[in-house]
Amino acid sequence: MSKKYRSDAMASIHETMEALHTIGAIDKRTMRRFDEACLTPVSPLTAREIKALREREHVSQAIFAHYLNVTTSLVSKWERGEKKPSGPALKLLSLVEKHGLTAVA
Amino acid sequence: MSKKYRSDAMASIHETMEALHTIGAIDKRTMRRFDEACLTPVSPLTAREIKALREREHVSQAIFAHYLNVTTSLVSKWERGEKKPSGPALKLLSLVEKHGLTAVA
DNA sequence: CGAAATATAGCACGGAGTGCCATAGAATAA
DNA sequence: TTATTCTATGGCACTCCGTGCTATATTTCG
Repeated sequence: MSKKYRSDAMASIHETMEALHTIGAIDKRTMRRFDEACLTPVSPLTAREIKALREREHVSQAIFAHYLNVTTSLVSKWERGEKKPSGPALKLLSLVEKHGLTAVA
Repeated sequence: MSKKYRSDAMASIHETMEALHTIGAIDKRTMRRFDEACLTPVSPLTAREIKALREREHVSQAIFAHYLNVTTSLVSKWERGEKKPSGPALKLLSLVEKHGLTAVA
């Protein structure tokens, strides 16, 4: 019950805000600031954190890579610090970290 | 009710599969193939599809970019075909396309 | 009207991500 | 046991994604 409250609330609030805006009840500026405030913060992840994250989900590098639509070798490089995820990749990892692997299924 | 059936089912099935595997009831191979079959397919998006997708969500390029953790200019380039999203970025866009913007919030 | 948001544009640049192949250890099957 | 598959690491070359900055034109709003 309370497990899905977060995303459900988000969705309904978002719809409400949108309706308020189309009606003209609220500002476009307010709308924008609301949107920016609602995002899950994206914090940079260390190599070890990525590996721990994957092992928390009990999947191999290959499957993990599949979920994120990247190659297996890249996941290996992430976990060894040879490459650092950035931009979209970091966002995906943050999603997995906060909502689990099924959030990106 | 039926609106969230998809993700809920996914989550519970995934947990069930995991439990079955740890107990030893099912194969590791079977587990892997199941995982691969469960992913939302990632299809390449054209420039116009990306723009239509963003407008469907009623957000500006800036906010859209914020959601995906990329820069505003990149979104502009996507929509004009100057650059093509690939790998993690494409996965994120597919998520938005299929589950809405709140899925990546 | 003026001010802020929005979208387009161009350019240089670092490095993320890809692809392929090879290796080696661990797990599973026959 | 042997054989086969999965697993993770490693290297190397290469493409071009994504960033950062700036400038401009248009639109939208107070």
